[in-house]
Amino acid sequence: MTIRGKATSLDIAHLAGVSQPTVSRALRGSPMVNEETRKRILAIAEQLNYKVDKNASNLRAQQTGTLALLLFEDPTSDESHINPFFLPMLGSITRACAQHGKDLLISFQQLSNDWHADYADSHKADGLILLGYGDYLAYEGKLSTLLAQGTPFVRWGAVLADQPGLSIGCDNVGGGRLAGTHFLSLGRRRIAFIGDASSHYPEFLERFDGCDRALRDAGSAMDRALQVDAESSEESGEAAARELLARGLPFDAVFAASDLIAIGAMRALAEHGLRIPEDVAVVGFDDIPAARIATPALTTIHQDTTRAGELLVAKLVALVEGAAADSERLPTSLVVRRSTPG
Amino acid sequence: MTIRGKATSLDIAHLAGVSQPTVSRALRGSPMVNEETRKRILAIAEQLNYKVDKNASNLRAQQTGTLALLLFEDPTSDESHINPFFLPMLGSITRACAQHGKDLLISFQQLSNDWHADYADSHKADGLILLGYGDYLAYEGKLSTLLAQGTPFVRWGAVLADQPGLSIGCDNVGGGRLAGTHFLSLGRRRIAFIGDASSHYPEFLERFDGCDRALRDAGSAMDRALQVDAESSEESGEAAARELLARGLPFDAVFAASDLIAIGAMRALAEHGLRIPEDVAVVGFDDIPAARIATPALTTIHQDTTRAGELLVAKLVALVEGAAADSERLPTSLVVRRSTPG
DNA sequence: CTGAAAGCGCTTACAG
DNA sequence: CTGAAAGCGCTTACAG
Repeated sequence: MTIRGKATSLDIAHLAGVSQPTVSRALRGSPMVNEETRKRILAIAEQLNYKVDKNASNLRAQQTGTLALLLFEDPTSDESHINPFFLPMLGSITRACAQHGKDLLISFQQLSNDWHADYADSHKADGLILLGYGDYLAYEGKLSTLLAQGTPFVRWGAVLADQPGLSIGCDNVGGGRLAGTHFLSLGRRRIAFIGDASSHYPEFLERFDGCDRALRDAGSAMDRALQVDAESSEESGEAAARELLARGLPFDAVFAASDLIAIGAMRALAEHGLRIPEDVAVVGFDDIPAARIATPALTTIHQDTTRAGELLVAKLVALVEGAAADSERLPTSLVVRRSTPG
Repeated sequence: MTIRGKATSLDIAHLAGVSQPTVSRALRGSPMVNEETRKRILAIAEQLNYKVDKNASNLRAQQTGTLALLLFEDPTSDESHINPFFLPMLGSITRACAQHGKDLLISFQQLSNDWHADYADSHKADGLILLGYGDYLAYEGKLSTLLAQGTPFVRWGAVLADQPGLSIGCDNVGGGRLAGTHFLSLGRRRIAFIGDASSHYPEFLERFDGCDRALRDAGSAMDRALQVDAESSEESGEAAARELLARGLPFDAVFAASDLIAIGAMRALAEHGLRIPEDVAVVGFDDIPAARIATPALTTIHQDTTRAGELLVAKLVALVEGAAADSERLPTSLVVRRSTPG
């Protein structure tokens, strides 16, 4: 019972008067150990505060029991600009990992780095969870590489056809539709879209398309002249809104591709003397905590981050175990606040 | 050059025509390997996309190369309520770990759980980083246990005398002083404090004391009748502000123990018909992103979370390597926004 | 500068 | 139901 120089399964074996493999079996819950023996072994293990050496068991079993979470940062800044949208998802993921008995390695990466090689290859993790915004086209190639080398992974993002690997994402088209329908119900039809609505940012594109479909169902359509590129940050949203205003085209609503963009855009609109929601109704996407705090409080499309985290982990665990798993879209919902009238 | 069944150091040894230990030495940068030989080995390793098996090397070297981050959640809710203050710190910590060549395991814990046993004992991590708010007195005993069992750890929080282990925290007293001095410069002397200013929450208590000292230097003092307990959440801040208002005592300023508390409190004050900052000046603490977004934008005490993360990792690495390391207080700064006049 | 040998603490066929 | 044996892929004295 040495305090330092931790106890090993051999120590327990000696104390219990059995062989070391029997201790291993008992601890792992193998059915081929006598119940009496098991109890004796468990008692001794508890008393010695024994914990299985992960390095040894993983080495022997040729697996890690660990998942790796790669969170992509905005490479344009040296400060940490993790999208706050991912914070509750991070919480959900860690909780789900604990429930599955997996450890979670976390790493913040630049999209440009050689991250796809590091983890699985060094036997640190059995599989990868990929989170973060970024140019999808720059990203797709790496996903294919992961797939080719047989590394299990799941990612959060747009669920597209013919996509390498498995994706969990929200129903962006449906969310865009909710926004469009809401605008229509308010009598707004000149809807500006702030966000990069191209195949570089498929989530944003889907949100744009969803809104467009809602308008088309009502005999209208989105006007590309009212679309301005922006990435998901307040600064980018603010700058894009200024550009929109500079175009001098009339609009009575703004659909922002994310809440951060919306918050920045509202600042620019207010500075320009426009009243929200009287002159311009604004809807965001994500429902981050700041959406409630913004002035006016932001109407937005809510995503179920808790469910997202659970699914990401569950699907990855399935993949690691060699089971089948499919991509999945999560439903969204409209949260009405003060940035739209009514 | 098999794609599956990853390359081992023995594979490289065969290809390079040397023994396996020589490969190991070359890869680890040992000075006792011929330069030519090393280059040859490195080239082959690169070509095979070889990565050292962490489980094997850690098992053999009896260390993990991994640090564990335990983030304590608010146990009162089932939702994930990680304080947003910790998000940039998380970014900084992961980056610092990468620089030190350490992996980072992350886990969200309840303060009540048996977390102090799990990590180090199972050889998953060489040391622990402890983050999160919570009742310090409920926590101190576990720190002593960690210390007694020789587990290296660092925590973020108040730096107190006679404290078990090593703490990194901001200069809360100095931060409180900045707030107090700012209020005085605005002619405000009836300063309410929202936050649990007791030894259960030493950080909050230090902030209260700092503000009090600034007032005392000016011949005034904080009034305990204007102090209301609150934990770090908007809801708690809002409820506490209502209680303060219900007391019916006059006050012309609120010092909130955290930004979340301040944001909740401002909501309650505004609903009560008080104008911020004309009737009540409000100062928060932390400088979370939401402080800028709040209406009015929140004057607050900024903490250097980037430096905090770097220090936490650097000190823990020192501890793990058996070096000496001391607790440290980081300076704070006042960020003036619209919630205080001028 | 290099190699042969041992061993880190487990898990898992293989026998009984 | 249990044990003796092998081996996961490294690192590190020990010799030379």
